Formats: sequence, structure tokens, C-alpha cells
Amino acid sequence: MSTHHSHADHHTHDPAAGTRWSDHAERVLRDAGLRTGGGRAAVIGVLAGEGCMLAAQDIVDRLRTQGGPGANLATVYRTLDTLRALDLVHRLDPGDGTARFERAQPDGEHHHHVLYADGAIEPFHDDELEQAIHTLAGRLGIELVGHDVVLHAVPKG
Amino acid sequence: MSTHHSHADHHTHDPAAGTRWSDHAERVLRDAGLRTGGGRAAVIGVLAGEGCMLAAQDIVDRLRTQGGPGANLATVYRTLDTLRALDLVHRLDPGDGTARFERAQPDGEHHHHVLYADGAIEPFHDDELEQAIHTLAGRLGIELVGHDVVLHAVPKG
DNA sequence: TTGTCTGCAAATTCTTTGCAACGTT
DNA sequence: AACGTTGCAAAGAATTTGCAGACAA
Repeated sequence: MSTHHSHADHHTHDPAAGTRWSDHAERVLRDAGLRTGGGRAAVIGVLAGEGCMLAAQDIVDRLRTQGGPGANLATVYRTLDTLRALDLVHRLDPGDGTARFERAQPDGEHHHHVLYADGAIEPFHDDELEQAIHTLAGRLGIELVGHDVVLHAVPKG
Repeated sequence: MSTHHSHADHHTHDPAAGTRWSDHAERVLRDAGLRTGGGRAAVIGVLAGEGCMLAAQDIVDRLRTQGGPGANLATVYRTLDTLRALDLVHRLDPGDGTARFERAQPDGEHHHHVLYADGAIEPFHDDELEQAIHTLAGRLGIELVGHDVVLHAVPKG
């Protein structure tokens, strides 16, 4: 919780992005002939409210804490599967054996993650890194459809 | 299998790197007061021979195929744990629910991966990407101890 | 001998699936 | 009414752990 906002953390809390995504997601689901409402809407609500590194169990927990309509763990997994098939969420495996999920913005806006040794996670976005990766893709002669970057770090001593 | 060797794939098959690593690994183990020989040596042998994205079960399978001394799956997991604690192997989670392991060179030499939609995996190394990541770490004000990059791609159409 | 390592089987943890009941259109 | 969706419980898959016997130093 630093008092200054660096370029690096402007993705951490962006309510507008959540709302935008949630609207988008519900539209895509309806267009696909699927139904919103019930557990699926609840999961979308959680993902919209907090877009970073949520485990399936985390989603169940937030719903329970919020007191509103909940969702069974199986439903959460099924919903995440559905959303992933529609490119509405990304799956990430930070290496602890538990998959994490976060919303995927329709405009391709995204972030990467710093994993600290103490377990803390910090999202970041960096245009120069994105640039470097796209240049690299050209150099490798591949057609890029996505990319993940994880930085492992220790608190600066 | 292209007929030309690009900068990108020179890490794929490097017998010298395997030998170097295997010697290094056994020395580190001995220095740590641990014993080599038995299943542990077998696992090291497989990792030395093929340094890219091996699942625990893959290691058991290669050993069985090779006909020599084998290793139980539990032993493989325990050995990988031990080697990881000594920074002799890296763990990667490509996102299919199964962890993969590869040797970590003592000199920090490493590679990243391209995951194709059809399941193929291609290792690559790129100095400019490494440069960009180190610059980025400075910009973020973090002390980097490692990093993973995964590119998702489709065969160039 | 002495303490470590290994195999086997049981236990855990995360994720998926079958099925009957429920809710939406 | 028709069909997608959900919860619950059971099934699966990957990884970990307890323990007794095998092995290295």
C-alpha cells in the first residue's frame, strides 16, 4: 500500500473495468444461448469485483462472506469452464497446484504478475514489455494468441 | 523439424548442458549431505538427458522404457522436491493441471516456452526479452530472483 | 551399524462428473 | 412444458505422506 501510484499498479483496482467486463460477459453468454442468473451471475459478480488471481474456492468463500446468493464449488468450476471457452476468463497456474482465474477484458487489456517469496502477488502492466514480446513473436515467426509473464521477486532489501 | 537452426532453438538439444548439470547436481547433493545412487540418480539421469517440461509420470515412463534402474512415482516426486529446494530444477505449470519440471543450470542459463494450440511445446531463448525483463524489474523496483514467460501461439497461417 | 532412501499403499487436495431437483424462458 | 442450470455426492487425477524394509556411508 504505497501512497504513490506508479504506472505499474494502475490495473489493481479499476471498478470501471469490472463493470465493463461484467456487461460484456453477460451479453456474450446470452448471445451464446446460455442463461445468466443463479450461480453463474454470482460468479461473474465476484470476478467483476476483483479481477486478479482468484481460486475456485476463493470465489465460493467471497460469495459466502457477502451473504447474498452463493454458489457450489462444482458450479463455480463449471461456470469458469464456460467463461473460459468464451474467452471471458483466463486461467493461471502460479505453481502451487491450484489454478487461479481472472477476467479477460474484451479489448485485450491485461496484466501480468509479480510473485513474492512470502506469497504476496502484485499485478503489473508494462507497455515496453508488451512491445518486447510482440517484437519477439515476430522474431520467432509465430502467431501470438496470448502470453503470460510471471516475475519471482523478493522484497527489495 | 526445420532444416535451419535459428537463434530460438539452440537450447533444445545440448548434451553438454545435460552433463554439466548432472555433475553439478550430484556435487550439490553430496555437499548437502544427501546421498546419490538409487532412484535419485535415475531421476537426475532423465533430467540431464532431456531438459524440457517433464511431468513426474514422464520420468517414471522414460526410466521404464530405458530398462535400467527405475524409480517409483513417489520417489520421483520426493526427488524433484529435493532438487527444487537446492535450486537444481524449475517447476512449471503449463495450465493443464500437471506440473512439469526441468533442470536449472548453475549459470542461470534458461529458456522459456511457446505453447501451440495443438499441444506442441517449443523452447526458446531470446536475449532481448531477457534484457527487457531486467529493465522492467528495475522500473518496478523489485529484486528479481526468477521469471517465467509462456507464449501461446497457433502455427503461422 | 546408523541414518537415509525407496517402494507400496493409503491419504490429501484439487477438479470433474452423474444425476435428480430447480429455475428460466 | 422444455431445456439449461445447480447442488450434492461420488469419481478421478495429481501429489503427498506413513511406514517398514533396503541401501549407502
